[in-house]
Amino acid sequence: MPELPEVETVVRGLNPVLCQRRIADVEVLNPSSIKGSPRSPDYWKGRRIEHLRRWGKYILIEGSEGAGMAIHLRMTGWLGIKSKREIEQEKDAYVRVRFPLSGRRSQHQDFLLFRDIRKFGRIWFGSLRELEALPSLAKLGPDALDLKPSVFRGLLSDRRGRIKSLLLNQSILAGLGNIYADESLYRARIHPETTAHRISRSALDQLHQAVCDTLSAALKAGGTSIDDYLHPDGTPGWFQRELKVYGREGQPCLRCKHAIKRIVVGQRGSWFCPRCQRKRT
DNA sequence: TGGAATGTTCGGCT
DNA sequence: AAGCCGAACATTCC
Repeated sequence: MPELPEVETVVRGLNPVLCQRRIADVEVLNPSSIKGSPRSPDYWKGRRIEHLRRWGKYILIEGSEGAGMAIHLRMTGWLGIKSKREIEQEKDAYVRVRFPLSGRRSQHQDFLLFRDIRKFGRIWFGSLRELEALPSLAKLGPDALDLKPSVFRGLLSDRRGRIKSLLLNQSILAGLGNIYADESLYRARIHPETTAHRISRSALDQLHQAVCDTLSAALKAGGTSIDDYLHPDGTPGWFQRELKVYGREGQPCLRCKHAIKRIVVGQRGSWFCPRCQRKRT
């Protein structure tokens, strides 16, 4: 499930290969994948890609003359490049949008592909200005990757919600998903149901450090490949080997050997160590 | 065999 | 306003 480290890995992987390439056409195979787009896909026909960057869990493709394309992979989205020959050899029913590329990189026709099994992913076309005004993008909180401790504390210290739910709220903090929220709370020894404003200043600082450490370790490993996520070149990330609690229900805590527990917090499966992560009284 | 679980965001509700 | 919950989807698992 692409969260910040996975999306960042995708952007870093695609930037060198897509820069200065031209999008010859946009073929929408599943119309719901572009629902809510400010402009028609044709807006991008013939435009050149200047740069890719990440905004929370969104991928932003910047093109010539202020053109933009925002992509959210949601759960099963994948972005990558394939040659015409590869596409013809392995028919793939899950490709939702195809971008035939033109421009000097290779002699053979190739395609940027948006693949998405569960059809939750979305692409929005429009000027950068129009994309920035989309509610979901405009509401995004500060990026979880580079945040000063004082800013992090300010986002959470007066909130009455449960810390796990707040960490997942993209308008508070952009980038964390279910895996890294659980892993960060484990590192900081904080129970996922703890009410945020009851967490001490020093514990919030520890949580901030845990978020930074978890994200940078995951980024270094190329993200977590569970179920569907793969890099643009088809290779998996490796962080699933380093997960301490996520998906480990019943297995011993790596710190204290107590069995990892699974509960539901805000409708999300949440894994934690009941011994290391005591609920504060 | 079919119902639950999986995760992200949005819209509607309180 | 802040926070909670169901819906959108396809596939896997028990």
